[in-house]
Amino acid sequence: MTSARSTREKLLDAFSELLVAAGSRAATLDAVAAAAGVSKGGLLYHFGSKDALVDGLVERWRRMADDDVREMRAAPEGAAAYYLRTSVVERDDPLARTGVAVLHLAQEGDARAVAAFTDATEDWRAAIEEQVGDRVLSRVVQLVGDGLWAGSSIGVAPDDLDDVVSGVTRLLGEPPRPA
Amino acid sequence: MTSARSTREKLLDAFSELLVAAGSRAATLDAVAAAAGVSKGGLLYHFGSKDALVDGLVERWRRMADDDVREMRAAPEGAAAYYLRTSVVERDDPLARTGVAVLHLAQEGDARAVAAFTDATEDWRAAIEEQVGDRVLSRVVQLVGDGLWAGSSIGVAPDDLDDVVSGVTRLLGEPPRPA
DNA sequence: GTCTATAACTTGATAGAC
DNA sequence: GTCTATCAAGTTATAGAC
Repeated sequence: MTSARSTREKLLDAFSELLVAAGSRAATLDAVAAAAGVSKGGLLYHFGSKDALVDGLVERWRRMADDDVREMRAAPEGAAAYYLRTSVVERDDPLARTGVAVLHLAQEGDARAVAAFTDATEDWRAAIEEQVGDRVLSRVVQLVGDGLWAGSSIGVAPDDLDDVVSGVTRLLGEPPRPA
Repeated sequence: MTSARSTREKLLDAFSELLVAAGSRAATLDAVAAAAGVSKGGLLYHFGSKDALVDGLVERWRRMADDDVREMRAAPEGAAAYYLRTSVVERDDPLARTGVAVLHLAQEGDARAVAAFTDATEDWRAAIEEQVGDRVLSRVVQLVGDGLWAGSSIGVAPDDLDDVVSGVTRLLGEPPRPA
């Protein structure tokens, strides 16, 4: 631990920030090292290759996502509202930021990133289903969140998040009766 | 027109396919030219720089999106269901594929791509609102579509699209009464 | 309109000093 | 643990032949 661990974390932070802000073409070893305040040699001591850096980020995101599922289940507002609210990426939200970074890797075809997404998506959905009691409804809620989150990934912040959350909550609260 | 126009289109097709399949790091001039079956020199005759290639793709997507808004308004199943169904990217769907390609550019911070998205998103939403009659509901429907589409961008095809579409349609059909 | 050759620069990675 | 060379490969772009 101590400073070794700290530098590793700083490097992963810099990597994810660069991925989110400017895409993977901009997230070079040079740029990551500079943003973390170390030299390229320093970076390569902690992560022996760019692939190892990707591994480190995906693994960190898996841990964060697991923690988030637990927080979601305990959220007073309910798992659905919690998911929707945390789908809008705030500047200083490490989970959502890291998630967008991993999304970039998944979109490039990185199999580890795609697998991490598939796993986390199912865990989140199951937590929502526990609240709303229906599989398809849990999917719809999650997809609304994913839509918000996709917008965040290009820097478009919704100006009507509260309306959307209460709109969805209202739809859930008064389920349609069978015909 | 004739072969000049055809080569331009082939180059834009190759560019968007590479962006979608492997990300912008893989969409090099070399790779685009090879995929289109011309040399790099041939590419650079039609598009004088990589920036011009991006311009060409974004402009083409704007035209495709405009056409799609018209089709959406005329769709027998309704604008909402049309939007949801076409949000799942099929292999041979040029609009959705080009959209994911432009998404990649927007995520990298390309201002033209972000602006094209902002404009198209508002046009699509307005068309949905014309059907469902409520602004927030139109947003919710659109966000579900965007969520589906974000999944497609990492190659995750939903196995329950019909359930989701009919689930959303049912929610719309029986709007909650004011308390 | 399309090609090859080449120039100028960037990127990922290694070696070895401190 | 961190740094400064250094290198081979890849990237964008230009020049000029056909």
